[in-house]
Amino acid sequence: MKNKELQEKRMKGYFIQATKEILKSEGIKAISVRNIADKAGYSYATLYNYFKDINDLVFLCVSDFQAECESFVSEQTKKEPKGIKKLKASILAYIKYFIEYPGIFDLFFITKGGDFGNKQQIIDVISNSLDRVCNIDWEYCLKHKIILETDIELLKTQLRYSVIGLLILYLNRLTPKLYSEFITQANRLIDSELGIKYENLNDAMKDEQTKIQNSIISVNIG
Amino acid sequence: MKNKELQEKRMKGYFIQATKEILKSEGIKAISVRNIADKAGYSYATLYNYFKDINDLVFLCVSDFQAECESFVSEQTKKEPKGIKKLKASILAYIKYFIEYPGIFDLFFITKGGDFGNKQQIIDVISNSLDRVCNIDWEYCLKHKIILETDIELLKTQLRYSVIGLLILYLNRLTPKLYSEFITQANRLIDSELGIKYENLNDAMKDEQTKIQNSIISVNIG
DNA sequence: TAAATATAATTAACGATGTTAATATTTCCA
DNA sequence: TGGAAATATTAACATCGTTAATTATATTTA
Repeated sequence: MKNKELQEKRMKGYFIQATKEILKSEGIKAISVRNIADKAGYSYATLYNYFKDINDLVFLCVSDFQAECESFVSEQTKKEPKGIKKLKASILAYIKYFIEYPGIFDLFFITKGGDFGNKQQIIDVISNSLDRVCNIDWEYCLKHKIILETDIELLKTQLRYSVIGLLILYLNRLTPKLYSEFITQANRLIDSELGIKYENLNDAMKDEQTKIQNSIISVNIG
Repeated sequence: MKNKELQEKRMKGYFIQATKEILKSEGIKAISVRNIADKAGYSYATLYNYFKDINDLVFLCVSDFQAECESFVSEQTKKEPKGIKKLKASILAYIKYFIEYPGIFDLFFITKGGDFGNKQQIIDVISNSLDRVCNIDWEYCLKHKIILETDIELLKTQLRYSVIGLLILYLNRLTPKLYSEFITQANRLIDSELGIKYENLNDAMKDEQTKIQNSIISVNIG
């Protein structure tokens, strides 16, 4: 019985790995049972011995990608000084991750919830994706009273919405047309959102704010 | 020659009308050449005598829907007193339009730009969709110095991104789960964005702001 | 070890899809 | 009225997701 489980897990792994590769390189439009099975080295019908349907398979990848995204952001921002500056860098790195893998962005935010049976677990992962990526930063800012408890939920929500909107418009090739302009927009957006409650901030954050706004306000994430 | 043009225009009209009906009722996933042609009362191949392909047809609908959206918002907000309050009501009505016709939201923001050959005209319509809907309000606020010239572009941009992000997360059934909660979020979002530069506002807007914030901050758009 | 059984993998098939090529029909003018 | 031009339709092809039938493999039993 143990062998069987192991083998089944391995088989599933092959298909999941193949699906992830396709999602990353060619995007969700290139996903097909035959395509996945090809890459996994099996016939397309074999897939159905291990997965209910293609969506079941596709969305098993979500958690994996979220973890990968968190690692990516962590790696990209490890040199940043903790606080608002690192928070901003994390958000920019988060954006960069999806620019690098637009197929994963599609999977997270474009593909309809109904397509994967509205699984609550996956919905939660996606909904809180940015929050989790920035979790350390939020907690640090809270602990050191850089951001007030009363403001933090609104901040998180605003940033979540804005970042997704920004990415949607850029990735779907609507606007802006240039990458450089997009980065400028991203910076402006984050600065503005994080500055929302400027007049309510305590001294610690005012210091940070001043420093940020005096520097050239464009952090290169390229 | 004149007859021919007229007839061609009529034929195109039949297909466009059919496409619009399907987009509104069943959404873009229900779009197919056979489906459209059925509704138009012709064979599916006839469609190709008048349109290059199915995307060409689908995206001819964009401008029509934008105009319709503008009318909808105008109608919904005609009783509101001009200024910030009407601006907010317009944004909420804009949101309501897409809640009512999620298929049109898909068409505007989800469907990839590449799918309709990156036509700049259509890209512009979509990119500036919210701005145009609120155009009268922005101009009024500017004229009466309720919003400063220096802030207006940032405000527009922020709102554009936030509103799209909000709608994406809700329409794809991720979060929030309840419509009432969604409306609360929408209100909070708009209030927060429009209050961004509170400390920079002149008296006219401070008055408006105070009034808004003293009232229950939830405008029912249902 | 050989036969019987259970399991896993594959091919065949169905109803869709978008699009093109080959036909059939209608329209219009000499 | 005949024939040319325009227009509409059916046939066909290569895709797609999914299921059923079939074959190959592995496991168990005699």
